[in-house]
Amino acid sequence: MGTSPRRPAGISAEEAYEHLRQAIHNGELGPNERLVEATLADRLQVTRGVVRTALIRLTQDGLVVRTPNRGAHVRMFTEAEAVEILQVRAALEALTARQAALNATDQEIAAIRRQLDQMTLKLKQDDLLGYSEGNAKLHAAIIAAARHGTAAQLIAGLRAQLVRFQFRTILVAGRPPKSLAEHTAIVEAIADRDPDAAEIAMRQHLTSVVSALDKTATAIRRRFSPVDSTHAA
Amino acid sequence: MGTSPRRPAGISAEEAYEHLRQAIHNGELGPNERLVEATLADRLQVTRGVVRTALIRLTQDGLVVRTPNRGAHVRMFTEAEAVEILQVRAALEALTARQAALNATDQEIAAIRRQLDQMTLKLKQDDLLGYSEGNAKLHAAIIAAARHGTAAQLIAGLRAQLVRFQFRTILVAGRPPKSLAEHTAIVEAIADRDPDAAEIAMRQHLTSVVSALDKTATAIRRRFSPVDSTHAA
DNA sequence: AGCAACGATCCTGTCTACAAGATTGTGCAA
DNA sequence: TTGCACAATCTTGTAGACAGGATCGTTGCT
Repeated sequence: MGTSPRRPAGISAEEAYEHLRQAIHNGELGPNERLVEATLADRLQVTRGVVRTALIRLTQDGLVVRTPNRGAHVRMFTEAEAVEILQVRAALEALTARQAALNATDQEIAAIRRQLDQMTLKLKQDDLLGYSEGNAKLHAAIIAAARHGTAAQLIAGLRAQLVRFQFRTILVAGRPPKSLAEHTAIVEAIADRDPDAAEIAMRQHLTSVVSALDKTATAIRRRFSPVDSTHAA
Repeated sequence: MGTSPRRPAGISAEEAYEHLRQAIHNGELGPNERLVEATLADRLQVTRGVVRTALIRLTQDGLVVRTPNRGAHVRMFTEAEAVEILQVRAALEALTARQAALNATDQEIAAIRRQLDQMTLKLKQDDLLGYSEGNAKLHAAIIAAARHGTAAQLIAGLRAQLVRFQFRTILVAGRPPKSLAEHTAIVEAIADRDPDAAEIAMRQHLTSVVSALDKTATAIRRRFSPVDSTHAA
């Protein structure tokens, strides 16, 4: 069934969607690049209808812009929009922190703590990339513990939109220790099952991230583009 | 062009999408109702492809669920999901209140104030429906003043999902005066250009709405369904 | 030489037909 | 009577073709 003669080299509709999504994420399809249905269909070895469907979904995801009778292109984010997205993420993650404090099981709290320990270790080893990865995992663990499907889904969507904007705020001078302290506060609040404190701590943390981001904004604007990391701090 | 012979009674793709959206909203298409492409195409006087496209969009909007090879049906929300959606809305509207305090022009603030006065008047006249409408307008005005496209878009999406769940919390005993006081606090904070106060006030307001909702939950559960209002308080 | 109208080309939007998958009902056997 | 297998039907998914709109280059006129 895997590579039956019926499908010479083609892929399914879902695969096509994922493929395009990935292509946008990793920059294979750059911002503002035109997305001609026939061309993509040819490249992915699917029919135009499949590509069309995928583009409609991606439009609804906010990754693609379609103008009637004039085709689709990869959405370009302004810096202002990137800030907006981060602000919304901050609001939503604050909610998940609160919910995590309310709903997390002991096992989940243990897992969160372990993740924080990992980050501490990485920082001690001056492994900033590792730290950044740990950071992403910690946030993911908190979101999972929150058991809040709606918030999780929206956050995932926002993350997806921002992938090409993922800056390593961790590289800002003096940021790592501060970041660790903020994360510690969040984890402690959740472990204490104190929703208010958890929410406030997460809020402070993400506000701090935004301002760190502002500091790097000019640097980014300068050599426009290319930070392709998948991790934010 | 209006009713050209080319389109005997058919409607465009966008219209079909809007039509289905409305049909779900006003209950014409009930929760869990099966959405057979051919049937809908026949009813709307469009081809199946158009319906198909609309269903894909509605799926991404969260109004419809599609299972591969097995068709689409109207999404059913559990009570828990409704609460989740309201929680997220609360977080996002708190953000817009903050942004409104920061970004609103004098004219926008005047408009917001005017809206609040309207609500006060309606309440004095015991016009609860009018009050509820005014409430919706006030929130809309605040969102507009916030100039935060990302948040506005997500809130709109969440509102759309919840339409069939829009309860008239305003009907809860003793709620109207409290609601008005909360709104007044929000408006004052925005007018004072105090973002923290605005955010807190909005947060408190929506928390209060959620708890009012909880009180009506049993009543709703009892005679399952039918509140078709478009306004929440 | 500059500008406007026209025409060719490219691309999207829509339609019809066909193939594959899922469900339901029926008949046969235990 | 109950359970299973098979067949008919219904529905989705895909393919290919066509028509309409947009863009761009060319030609003719001023």
